[in-house]
Amino acid sequence: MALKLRRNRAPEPPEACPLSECMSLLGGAWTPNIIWYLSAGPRRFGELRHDIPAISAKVLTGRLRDLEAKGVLWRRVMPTSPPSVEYGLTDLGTEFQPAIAAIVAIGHKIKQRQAAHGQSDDMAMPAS
Amino acid sequence: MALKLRRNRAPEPPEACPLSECMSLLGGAWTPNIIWYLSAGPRRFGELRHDIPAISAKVLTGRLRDLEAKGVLWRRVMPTSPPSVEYGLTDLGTEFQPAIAAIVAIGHKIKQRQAAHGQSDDMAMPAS
DNA sequence: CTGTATCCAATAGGATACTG
DNA sequence: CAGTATCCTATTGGATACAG
Repeated sequence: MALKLRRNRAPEPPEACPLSECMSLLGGAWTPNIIWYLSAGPRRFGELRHDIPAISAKVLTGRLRDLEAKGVLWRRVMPTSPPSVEYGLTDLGTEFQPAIAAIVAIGHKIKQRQAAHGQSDDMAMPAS
Repeated sequence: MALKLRRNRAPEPPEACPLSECMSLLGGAWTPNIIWYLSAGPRRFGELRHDIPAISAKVLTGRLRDLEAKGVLWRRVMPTSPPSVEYGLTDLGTEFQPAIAAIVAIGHKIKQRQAAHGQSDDMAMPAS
């Protein structure tokens, strides 16, 4: 009686939140996209720029360097006449694919809901 | 085909990148944590603040309002003498759990690798 | 207890120009 | 082609104070 149902306690806490740690890995807004486009195999810098037109060279370079430093992807310089560089997922990088696939799946569902419900009850107002 | 293997073309592109859309949903650094802590059931504002001490009231409120507007969670005001508010995942919100679980799993693996390989080449952090 | 408002610092990210 | 450097703006997030 002293303690009625204490609604519910914290779920198994993510022990010191590896969540936050991992999120810092794909913290960049474009990071998941980069990993996604590398999931089918190595790609060159220019190809990635073409894959993700909205990303700037600076940001792409930054994310690439960052992910390389964290062991998510590797960087290989091809000694060709016009220098070309290839990036690819490491073993660790491939680990992200399930998570990204899950995120993509959610994105699809959200789109479906928005298309189905229309935007009658939410997001219709440019909050001022 | 005269053109040798064109390394590989873009993988099935995330059609206009729902990835980015979804990432904008959990764009906030704390969003995954909030969803995580709500995954076991509804919780009150103060409980969430206690769950995630590093988050400020402003940010928590902001993420909460944002997720509510997007239909990820619901907000229920309890008409008690000291006003209390409960938040819980909606059906849509529960969809995020697999993705977050996958992210948490990666976080664990990264930690293991850091502990196993030591800090020989990167991230030289004395774990303990 | 549950927020909200204001101020402020840090950072991400875009545009452009330039180099190897 | 593959970056790098610089500048600039927008956004995020924290601290504090205050309100219902």
